[in-house]
Amino acid sequence: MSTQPQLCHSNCDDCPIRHRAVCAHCDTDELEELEEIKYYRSFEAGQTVIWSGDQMSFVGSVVSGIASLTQTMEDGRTQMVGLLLPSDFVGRPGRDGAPYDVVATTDLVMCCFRKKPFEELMARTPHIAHRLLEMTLDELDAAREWMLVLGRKTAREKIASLLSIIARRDASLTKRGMSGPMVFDLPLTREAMADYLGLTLETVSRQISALKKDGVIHLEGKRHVTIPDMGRLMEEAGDDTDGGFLV
Amino acid sequence: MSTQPQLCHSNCDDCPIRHRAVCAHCDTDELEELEEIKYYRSFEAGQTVIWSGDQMSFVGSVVSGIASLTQTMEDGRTQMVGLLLPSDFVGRPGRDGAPYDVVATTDLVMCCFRKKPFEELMARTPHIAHRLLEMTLDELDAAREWMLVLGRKTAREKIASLLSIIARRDASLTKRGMSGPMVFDLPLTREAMADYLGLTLETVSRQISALKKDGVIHLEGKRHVTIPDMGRLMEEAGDDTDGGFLV
DNA sequence: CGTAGGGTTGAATGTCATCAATATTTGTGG
DNA sequence: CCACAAATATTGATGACATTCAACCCTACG
Repeated sequence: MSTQPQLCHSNCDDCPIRHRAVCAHCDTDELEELEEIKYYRSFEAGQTVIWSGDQMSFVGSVVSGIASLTQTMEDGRTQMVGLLLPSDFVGRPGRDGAPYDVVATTDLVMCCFRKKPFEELMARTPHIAHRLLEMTLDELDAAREWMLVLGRKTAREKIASLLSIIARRDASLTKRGMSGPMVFDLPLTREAMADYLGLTLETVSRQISALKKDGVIHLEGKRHVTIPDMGRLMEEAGDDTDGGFLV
Repeated sequence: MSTQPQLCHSNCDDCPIRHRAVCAHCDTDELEELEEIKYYRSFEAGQTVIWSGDQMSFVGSVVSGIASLTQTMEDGRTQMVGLLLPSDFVGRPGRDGAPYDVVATTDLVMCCFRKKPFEELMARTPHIAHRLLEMTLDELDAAREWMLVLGRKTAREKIASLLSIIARRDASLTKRGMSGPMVFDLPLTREAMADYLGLTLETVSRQISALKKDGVIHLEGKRHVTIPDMGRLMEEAGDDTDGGFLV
């Protein structure tokens, strides 16, 4: 429960997300300006970063760990509407209130910028504005991909889709390729997966068991996943087996 | 079937979407530059504007009518992932292929800009880049709103949500307020609604009949809708009854 | 050792999809 | 202007798939 803003002063030079985050296109001058308004914050798994409706005093990038955006109806039904992995951006320059809850799904480190100065910096730094547009368009694509998953896929296909996305994003971060078996840890509880996929946690559990029984995935413990054949998984997800690999 | 690019030369000054489209913040100089690379195109209801995967030679704004973005799986399941109303932007500067089918849902007029020159113009015109970011963030919000609808709402709530959105966007265009009964024409077939909501057209039809029987909406013919009590509709949609009106 | 949080599995229920028949509207040519 | 076909919409009967409710398991941890 206690907020532990365990500050750490690391440098942009050896930042693990330097080449993918909002600051990707920045030159050294611009980075220096950013350094002046930036600070790091850490959150423990389960902590809420921002409550829906709150004023936001900062924007920033996920450095490590995973955060999720969720929407909740009055009766408690909740839907995850965004999964923020390292390098993803949090916050919307030019807007005040936060439209969704932002929750640390795992332990989380963020690189935050004070909002006002960041907005001013953005106004005179096309590199940043441009990169942000690029990233927002990517997020929009991802959101639309999920609309297909939510609207038209079966429970089994939904699970396969989620696994395939996590596997791919993990591969692109760790720079392991996508040939041969893929191995990773699920960063989400069954409940979080259910919230992402518009299912109940029981259905998630059943479908994971089914995929395991059918040899599409292997499990060690509850979280450690091996995918022997990525093509097979993508078939199960109902995705085009061709193409896709160029992401 | 025949493409009728019925060209019309209208001026930005009396453009109905002038104040809401990408060009909203442009000054007269910038508008002049835009005029040079712009042209109008018309599409009949049902025509495909762009096929998923095609190269896009233009970007542009919807001037009148409605277009939809759809995704289709190999087995034919389709999901609408965007509903483009007047002033909405089509295309993604900086990207080549179109990621979705763009289809004219009604007769449609678009204000198109040749893509390359538009990108160049954008690079040196912060007003445009800024407005585009703003609009993309709005679209992202809308997409996330729909993820909640698709993932967690019942068939009845889905229909109510769609009606409430159309009613509100219609009100904001025609500048009628939202007090008193709202009247509008459904711009979508039952099938298009089904594709938007992740339902079958039979379910759409049944739920519309049910809402009518329960007095939540009135129908004249199949398309002409009256909503006697907007608050009631929003309750049916599962939305917060407060707030929302400030959109 | 006992509890709590996360996970699995079973049986019953319900919502929505599917298949099918019928109505209504729209457009076309005679 | 009417007749006919095609597209759009409604309604019913049936069944599949996911939810709900419930019991139980596992592992980490005080």
